[in-house]
Amino acid sequence: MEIRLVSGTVEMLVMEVLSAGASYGYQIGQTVLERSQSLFELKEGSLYPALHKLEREGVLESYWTEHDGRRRKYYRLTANGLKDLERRRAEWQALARGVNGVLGLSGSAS
Amino acid sequence: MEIRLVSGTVEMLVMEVLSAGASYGYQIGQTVLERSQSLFELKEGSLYPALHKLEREGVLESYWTEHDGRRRKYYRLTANGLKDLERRRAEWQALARGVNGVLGLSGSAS
DNA sequence: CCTTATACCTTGCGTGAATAGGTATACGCC
DNA sequence: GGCGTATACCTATTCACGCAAGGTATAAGG
Repeated sequence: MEIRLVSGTVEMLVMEVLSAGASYGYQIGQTVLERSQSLFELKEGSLYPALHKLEREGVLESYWTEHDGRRRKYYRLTANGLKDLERRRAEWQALARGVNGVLGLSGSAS
Repeated sequence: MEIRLVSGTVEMLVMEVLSAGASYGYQIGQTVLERSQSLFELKEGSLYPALHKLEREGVLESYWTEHDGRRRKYYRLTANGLKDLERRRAEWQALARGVNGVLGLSGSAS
């Protein structure tokens, strides 16, 4: 089952991964794949635009490093970003609760 | 918190409501509001286009009635629609599980 | 030199949610 | 009879977003 992500989740997932510590694009994608137990994948076409947007909005900040001759662009959450993440988590949970309420799923399945 | 629905959920919610029995547009909206405990609202601008699309696709069929001098367009799921609903529920649950996995929420919160 | 993996990236497209506004009818109140 | 609210159906347009497709760059192994 190749699940397409839904609007608004890409940014939240990125921010969530970064709340555990700075990371770089490629690795963020890997982390999301792992933590979702391969249920979905953060595609590059969504990932990099999201990183750039969040940086523009002051939610993330970045810096370049070099590792084994390759460039790596690390990102980390700003203080604003942490707050924003809390808001998005709450919003996701409320949405999920509402959707599950309509579907007749509660507390358990999901 | 005025929650915006995410892509793909409108149709699923509509189909879910209809899986319990035929209903008409306005009432479907009310049912979603109730069952989501007012966490969100199915806006008409999303609801009616979704009903029409699902009908075009053979997922729903409709018929008109009149009640107290007003027209009511009832919809019901087709056999195909029931199958499609099962697929969408599974997809939603997998998405939610994956997202919650990344967020570090499991079985409980959501 | 080729292939694969790791790394970053961008444009254009398709899709979907919802705003804003529309028509129509019933009912209660003034 | 007119006004306001609720019930009922509806649509054009806008905006936002996910991602396919394709790009550049470097390392490692065969």
